[in-house]
Amino acid sequence: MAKDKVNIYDVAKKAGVGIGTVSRVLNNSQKVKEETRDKVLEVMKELNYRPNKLAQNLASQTANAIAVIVPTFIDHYFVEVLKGIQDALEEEKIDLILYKIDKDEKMMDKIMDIVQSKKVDGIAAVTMDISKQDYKDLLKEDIPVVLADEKTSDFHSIYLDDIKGAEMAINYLLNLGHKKIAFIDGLKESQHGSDRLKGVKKALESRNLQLVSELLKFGDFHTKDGYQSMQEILSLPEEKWPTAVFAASDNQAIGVLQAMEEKELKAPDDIAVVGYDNIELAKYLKITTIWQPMYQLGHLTIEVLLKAINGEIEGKFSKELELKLLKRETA
Amino acid sequence: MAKDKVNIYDVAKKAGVGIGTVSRVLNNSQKVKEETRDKVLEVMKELNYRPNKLAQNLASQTANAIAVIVPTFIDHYFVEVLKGIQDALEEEKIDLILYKIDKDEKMMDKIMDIVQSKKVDGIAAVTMDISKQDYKDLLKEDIPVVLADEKTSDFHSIYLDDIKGAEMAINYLLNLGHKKIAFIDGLKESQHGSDRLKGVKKALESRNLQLVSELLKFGDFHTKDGYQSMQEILSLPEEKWPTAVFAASDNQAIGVLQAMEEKELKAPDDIAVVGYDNIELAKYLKITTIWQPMYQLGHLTIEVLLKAINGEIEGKFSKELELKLLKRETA
DNA sequence: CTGTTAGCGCTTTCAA
DNA sequence: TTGAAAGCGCTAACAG
Repeated sequence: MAKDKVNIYDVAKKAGVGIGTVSRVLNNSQKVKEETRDKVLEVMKELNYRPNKLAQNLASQTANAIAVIVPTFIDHYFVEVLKGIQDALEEEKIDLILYKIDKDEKMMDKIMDIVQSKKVDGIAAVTMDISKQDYKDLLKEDIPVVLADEKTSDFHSIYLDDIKGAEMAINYLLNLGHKKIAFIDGLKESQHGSDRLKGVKKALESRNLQLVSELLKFGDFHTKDGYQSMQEILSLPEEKWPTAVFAASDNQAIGVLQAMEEKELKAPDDIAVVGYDNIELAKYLKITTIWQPMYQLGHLTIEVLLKAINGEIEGKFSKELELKLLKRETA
Repeated sequence: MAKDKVNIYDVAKKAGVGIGTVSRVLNNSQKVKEETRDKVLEVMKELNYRPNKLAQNLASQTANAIAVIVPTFIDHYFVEVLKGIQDALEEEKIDLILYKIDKDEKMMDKIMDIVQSKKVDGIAAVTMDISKQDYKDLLKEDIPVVLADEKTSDFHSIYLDDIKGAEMAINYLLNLGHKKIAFIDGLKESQHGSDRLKGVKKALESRNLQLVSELLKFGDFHTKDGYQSMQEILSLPEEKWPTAVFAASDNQAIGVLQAMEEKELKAPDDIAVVGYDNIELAKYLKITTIWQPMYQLGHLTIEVLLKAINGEIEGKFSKELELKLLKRETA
């Protein structure tokens, strides 16, 4: 009985106008006589009419939505970014479609699917390492793409400099007088891991110091990796122990601290510790760390994307966000 | 030059078939002679054709997407839920549109917008307290709706029982021999807050005990709220101090612990402390707490939603997820 | 098995 | 200002 699907024709008929007019009041486009508009609006209310966005989008060739693409996990790292994204989208009546895409061979294909599906007007890819893939197909499309946490000149890009971050940490320790510094890196293969290693070496070399191979470990950014690495280091003869440890993530730094605690070693007195990320726990444990502006990263990414969609950006936008060393109590 | 937008007609023409056939191979619907199908597939590859989903959706009257609606903040509480949602969506080729909607007067209207926009086939609302609103319009629509972390019989619903959770905590303390127990609740107005208070009273009364008004505090679930509340409690004459404190969130429990530390009070020896949520930090600080299965909540919500969309559910699905008391070192 | 045709519900010229 | 008509790109009968 209840004709569930009231459409623009129903409104037009009941209001005694053409669908073109209804469409016009819907979009506030062109002039519509106030009297007519009021009548239409009234009927829309009566019928409880709301436009079918799918149809609007198809007809207008815009999706009123953006895609945010993230790799495998929505972890705590990503929460701040997402908050920034959300806030930047606030007020805009633009939908956020969240895609989780693994970084494998099929990655670019899946992204192309999204692009050509026409369901979104723009794409924000967070730490997807797109610049390491074959992205020429994506370049051919004229859809705006912003890469967050990834530096490249082929797309708009907002990024952090891991090399600098690592240098900051090491220089800080160096200035404190430390000379034997251990570095517990993340995954060797990850961009973050390799860049942070570069930064460490660079900082050390600028003082004519070398990174001792026994004091360089790799892990997966997790607590247990830091714990294991530190255990290995502490199993070295004591004279080889470092006076400071820089961990590529706070989680690893926590593992380091645990390994130290088991040997009744205290930071910073016995061995100083610096982490990376500034996670909640780091604040609580008063770990000196490198803070990354994740919220800003998300926010700016969307700001740029929206501007790009509106054609308000010339060329490729590129911006490095500043890191900060948070001096606390472990170093 | 490059005719960017290759559509189904281009494919049909080049393959020498009708668009109906192309559509059939696209959807694997009906039989298509293998030879024809191969030809079409080949042409699609050549032309790098990918279907316009907007058009597909409009024509097929399905969106291939679901909406996940959450209130103001994507906070750490929500991360686990989102992970569960994501994992449940894995394999399905269904898009996830994330809507953040404030719980104000406009809430239901915004939700109706989403429903009638036809952009999604179903809705998962997480802790939105929809059952406290005027939701009859939503009920009229025949779109599947699943409420997560909210109990109701008008929609599918997956929920947690805060009353039970609070009872568990209090009973645990009672069994440990505590009789003077303080309760630091969350917001008085929140469903969680009021239910947990009910649970506390219920558990106490079952042993003929009363909740002393001086030992009942309200806060906003944050660390500083717990801290302040505990300070107030500790400013009472010492004979009025509780021997145990139950905080409605781990964050508040941490605040409690801080306030105690300042007075050189230890948990559990001086005063026992139980939290709620099982956040990361609680694990690290070894806080005894009530664990809520947030990941499962997200996962099951989507499972149910997908089934409902496929018409595989009779009546209203309703399930309570079990809480667990995690016994650690503060109580 | 497959081509043709009629929508899906809107936006957008084009005239009037 | 406004109505009519032509799409947007695809799905889904309906014949054949």
